[in-house]
Amino acid sequence: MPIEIPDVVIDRLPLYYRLLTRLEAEGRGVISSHELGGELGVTPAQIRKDLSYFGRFGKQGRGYSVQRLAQELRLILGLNRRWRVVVVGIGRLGRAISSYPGFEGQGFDIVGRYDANPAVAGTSIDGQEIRDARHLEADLSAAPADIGIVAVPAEYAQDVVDTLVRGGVRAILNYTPARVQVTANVELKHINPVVFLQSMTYHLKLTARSRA
Amino acid sequence: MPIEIPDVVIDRLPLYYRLLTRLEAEGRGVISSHELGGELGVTPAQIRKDLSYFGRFGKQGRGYSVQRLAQELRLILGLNRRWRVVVVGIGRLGRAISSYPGFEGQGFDIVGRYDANPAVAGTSIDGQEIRDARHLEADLSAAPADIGIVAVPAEYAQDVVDTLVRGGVRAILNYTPARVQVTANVELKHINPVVFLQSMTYHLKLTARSRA
DNA sequence: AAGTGTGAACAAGTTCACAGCC
DNA sequence: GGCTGTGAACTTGTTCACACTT
Repeated sequence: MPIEIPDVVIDRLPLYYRLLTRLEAEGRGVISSHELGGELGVTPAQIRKDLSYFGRFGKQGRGYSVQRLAQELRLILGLNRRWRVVVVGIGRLGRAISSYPGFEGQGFDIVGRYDANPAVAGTSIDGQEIRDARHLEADLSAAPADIGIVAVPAEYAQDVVDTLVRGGVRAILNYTPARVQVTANVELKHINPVVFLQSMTYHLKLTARSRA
Repeated sequence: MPIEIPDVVIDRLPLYYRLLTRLEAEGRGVISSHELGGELGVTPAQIRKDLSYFGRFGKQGRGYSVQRLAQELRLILGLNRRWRVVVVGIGRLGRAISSYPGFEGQGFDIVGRYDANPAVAGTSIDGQEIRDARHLEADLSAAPADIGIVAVPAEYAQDVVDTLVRGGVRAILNYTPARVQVTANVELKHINPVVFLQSMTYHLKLTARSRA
C-alpha cells in the first residue's frame, strides 16, 4: 500500500490547478512555490509538501514548469477524461446548475436532467430534455453516469441519492440541506449556503462594526 | 483573552444546530452526545469537546436538553437576531439564491438585489426590485448590510467584493470561481462546485467501478 | 544564487479514558 | 448506571530548515 494521502491535500489540488491553468493560458513558463503560495494564500512549504506526495515535479533553483505541473495535476485529479454527470431536481437551483457554463470546459458533461414534477418533466432546457425522475434508474442502467448532482426538495434527497447509488453513480454533490447517507465507496459532498452563513455570523457577532 | 476556538469547531456548530432544531420541532426532550453523533457521523467525544468550548450544557447521566442546546447554539452562532444580506449578480444562479426559501426562516433577510446588466436592473423578482449595481455602494451607506452574496461573472468578482467591503459588509459568500482578496476583518467563503467535483474525481479515478 | 524535496520539529485537532455528577 | 466534561495521549497536518540540484 502506498502512503495515505490526506483528504485535505486532495481538496487543495483543484485550487492549485485552477491557478496553473490560468497561468498556462497567459503563457507563463515557470513558477516557484513561493509565488504560487502568494497568489493562493498558502505557504510555499505547504505547496511543495502537497506536491511531493505525488512526485517530483519541480527543478531546484528554478521552480515548476507551469505546463508540466498543470498536466500532472490533470492526471492526478483524473481530469484527463470526461465525466458523465446527471442533475436531479430542475427547480430554480437545478436549472442554474444545469446551465452553468463552467462544467463543460472542465470535462464535466451533463448527460441527464431529471425532475419528478410532471409540469417540468418533458420540457426542455438549453435544448436538452428534462426526463421524468421515474426513468432515472433505468436510464442509468442503460447509460451509466459517474456523478450525480442533487437539487431536489430536502425531503426527497435520501431517496434520490439511493436511486443514484443503485444506478452506479459513485460521487454525489448534494445541494440539499438534508444530510444524506451513502455507502463508504461513494463520494459525497454537501453544499449548503445556510451552513456557511451561520458559521460566518459567529464571527460577525464577535467583531465590532467597523463603520461609523 | 479567552482560549482560541478552532474554526473547524465553529464550522461544525451549524450542523449540530440544524439537527437540534429538527429534534426540537419533533418535541424531543433530551439527547445524548452518542445519539447526536450517530445521526451526524461525528464521534460523541467530538461533540462534547466542541460544546465544552462554550459552556457546560449537558447533565451527567442524562444528556443535553434539546431545547436548551438549540437555544445556546443560537446565541453562540449569533442567530438570535436577523442579518441583512445583499445579493449581487442576478443571473440564473443569483436568481435561484435570491428566491431560495431557506434563508428567511434562518434569520437571513435579503434586503437588496443588484445587477449591472441594464436589461435586468429595474426589473423585479418575487416582487422585489433589482437595483442597478451602480447604486450598491450608496445604498449600503444609507442602509448597511451585514453579508454579501456574490454571483456575478468571475472577472467582476473582486470589484464587487471591494465595493461591498467599502460599503461596510463584513461577510461575503463568493459563488464565483475567482479567488478574491479581502482585509482580515472580513469573513469570506467560497462556493465553487467545480472544485468539489474535481476533488471527487480524484477518488473516482482510484476506485474500481462497482458495476458489472 | 535560487528553489526544490523532505525528514524532523512543531502545532492543531481528535479520541481516549476516567473522575465526577445526576 | 449512565453520560458529561476534560486533561492527557495520540493522531493528523503544517511549517521549518537544510542538504541537494540546477
